[in-house]
Amino acid sequence: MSTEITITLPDGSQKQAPVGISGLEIASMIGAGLAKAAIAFSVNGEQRDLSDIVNQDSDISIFTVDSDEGLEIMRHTVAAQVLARAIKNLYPSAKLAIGPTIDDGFYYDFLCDQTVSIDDLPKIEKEMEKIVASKDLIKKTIHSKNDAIKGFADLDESYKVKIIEDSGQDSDFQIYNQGDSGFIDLCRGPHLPSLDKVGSFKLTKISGAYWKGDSNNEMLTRVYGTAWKNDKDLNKYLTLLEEAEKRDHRKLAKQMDLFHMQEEAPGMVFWHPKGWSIYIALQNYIRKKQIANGYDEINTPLVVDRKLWEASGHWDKYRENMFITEIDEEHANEKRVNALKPMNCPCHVQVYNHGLKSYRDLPIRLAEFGACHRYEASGTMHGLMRVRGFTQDDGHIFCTEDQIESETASFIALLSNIYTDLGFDTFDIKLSTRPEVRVGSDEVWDKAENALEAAIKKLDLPYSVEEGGGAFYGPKLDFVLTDAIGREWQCGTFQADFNLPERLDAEYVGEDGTKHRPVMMHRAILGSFERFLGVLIENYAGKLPLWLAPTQIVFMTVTDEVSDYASSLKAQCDALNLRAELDLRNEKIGYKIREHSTAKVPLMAVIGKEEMASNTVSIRNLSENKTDTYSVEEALNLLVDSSSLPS
RNA sequence: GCUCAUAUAGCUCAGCGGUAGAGCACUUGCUUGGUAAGUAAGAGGUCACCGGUUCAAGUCCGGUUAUGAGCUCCA
Repeated sequence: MSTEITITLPDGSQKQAPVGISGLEIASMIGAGLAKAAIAFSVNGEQRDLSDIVNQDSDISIFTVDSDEGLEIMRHTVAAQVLARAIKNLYPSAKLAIGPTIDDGFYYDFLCDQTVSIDDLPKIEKEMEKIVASKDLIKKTIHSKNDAIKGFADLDESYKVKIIEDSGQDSDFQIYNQGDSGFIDLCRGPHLPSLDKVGSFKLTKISGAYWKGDSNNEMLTRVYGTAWKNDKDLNKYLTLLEEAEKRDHRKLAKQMDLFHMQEEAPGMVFWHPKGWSIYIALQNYIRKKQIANGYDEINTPLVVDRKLWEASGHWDKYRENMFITEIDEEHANEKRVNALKPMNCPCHVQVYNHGLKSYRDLPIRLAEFGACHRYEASGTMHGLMRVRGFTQDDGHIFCTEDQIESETASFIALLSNIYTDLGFDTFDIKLSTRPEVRVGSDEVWDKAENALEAAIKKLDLPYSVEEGGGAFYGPKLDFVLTDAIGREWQCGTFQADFNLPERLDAEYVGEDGTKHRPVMMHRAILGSFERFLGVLIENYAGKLPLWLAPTQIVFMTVTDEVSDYASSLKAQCDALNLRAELDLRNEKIGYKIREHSTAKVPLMAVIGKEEMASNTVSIRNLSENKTDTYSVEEALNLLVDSSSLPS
């Protein structure tokens, strides 16, 4: 038997090492600096503690906190070792459940007989810092199932016992301890070799969560935190959170007087004049784009008899999300049951079905700003981002299987153009392919999936594939854009549907003179106007580009001697369809500037005696905080040019 | 939907058993002031809704509704 093994490093280089070498020893072989920075390693892709040994030829990577894997391991240690130990120190009767990492941080769930509130977080944090300062070494021991169960049963850690019992594993249970603190915890690992490798962390929130995420189980206390390799990264993250809070569209909407919601219509928007003006500007823009790209705009009923929903399959599959109305018709024997449409597609098929269609008519592209209502669970609603009443920039393309690819390509081109105009330079594409349960033949699925993929490839765009992520009725593309502070929003979608044309009996007459089924493509670019406006407001932090801004320019007077001059300027703007406001109030100019800046008016014209005397306008730009003086004619031309819809 | 928290003036919030408060906004004076808050006075509230405890309830208790955070990431 050989006493040497070959280890292969990520760069492909190979080293000989004795059998039984530990991760730490491998790191030392590579370099002393790496040995110092190393926090864990992986053997053939499986993460291990540095103290673990290697007995066979293997692919090895050493992790430091600079890698994504390393950072995640560190977060896991902060959760499962530091936070858990702090909780046991402060609440000895607490029973530990689980403590995984999440995006940007971690949490720990535990059962506690006393209420832990957000006010207790600083106390827990302090205890965690004390624990980290001990610089205890983290060690692990391996146990058999019976030993592990007995150990945790003795400590009354019933969740750990359950985890072991449910693990389907008989041996090799890892129990970690820290120095001589007496703290032990069951953990899949790996962990940092010692607490002095812990970076910067902060507890962020607290909430309830069910054991195993099942609402039939008892509610545990969950403490959330975030951890980074140093204070700089931590602060960067905390600043991002603050920035997101400042941009919260619900807050900005109040400042800018855009809309409100109230108890009588939860999840529905009362648009105020300023907010509706943004909505209309966006809608006019989309309308213009769609018409220029071969769509015919239609409009279909909001309230439709249940018969259509039964035929479309929504009554069966989607009823609990539908607003249903009962009408007592005076002379009718039966009550008539209607539903508010949750989607526009069945209605669009009705329009398609009206009159005989020939293959020569295809593709038919029907678009509707379709107002939909869905009964979303109360806990999921969130400002404009998740509502019960919303309007989709919906569209359905009826085409042949052979036309899917070209329709996909032209849709993506349109979407890309619109996202660019709206200030989003990049977007990701996700292709979702056939799920287990589906309608349609494999042949049709092959064709559609290939067509979608070929279109993306032809446009040379990056995309990812979600195997099995498609709807039962067809494969789809989802479009995810990234906003100004790096958050992702899924907005656009393009979905093939082999089901609805069948159910609602859509047909066209082919070249051969017989009837065929068209394929139906569901598509949206914004998704919903409500949500997209929320995204836009947050992306621009309320400072919308001129063509979308509810008030484009405000004329503010320095003294009431120039009121008439300012009024005439405003009137000239009105005549040019610009959205101008007049502020003649008896207030100082600084006050007016402050107020309109808060309301995010992009252009503020200061009108005083100087301007009146020279027939000029001094315009202060909100985003650049600078002032330029123009002749009236120049100013008006400039305004008209820069405030028109992107073409 | 579930858990926890919150609900007081247009807005942001204080008050937590004994006749409802502040700042900003609003109205009216004074001030005509040149690039992010001039000044004084005034007006403004069934303290979300329903019920209970109490001599007495924004205040304590129960329920309802709405809002907020979380509810996928498994030792």
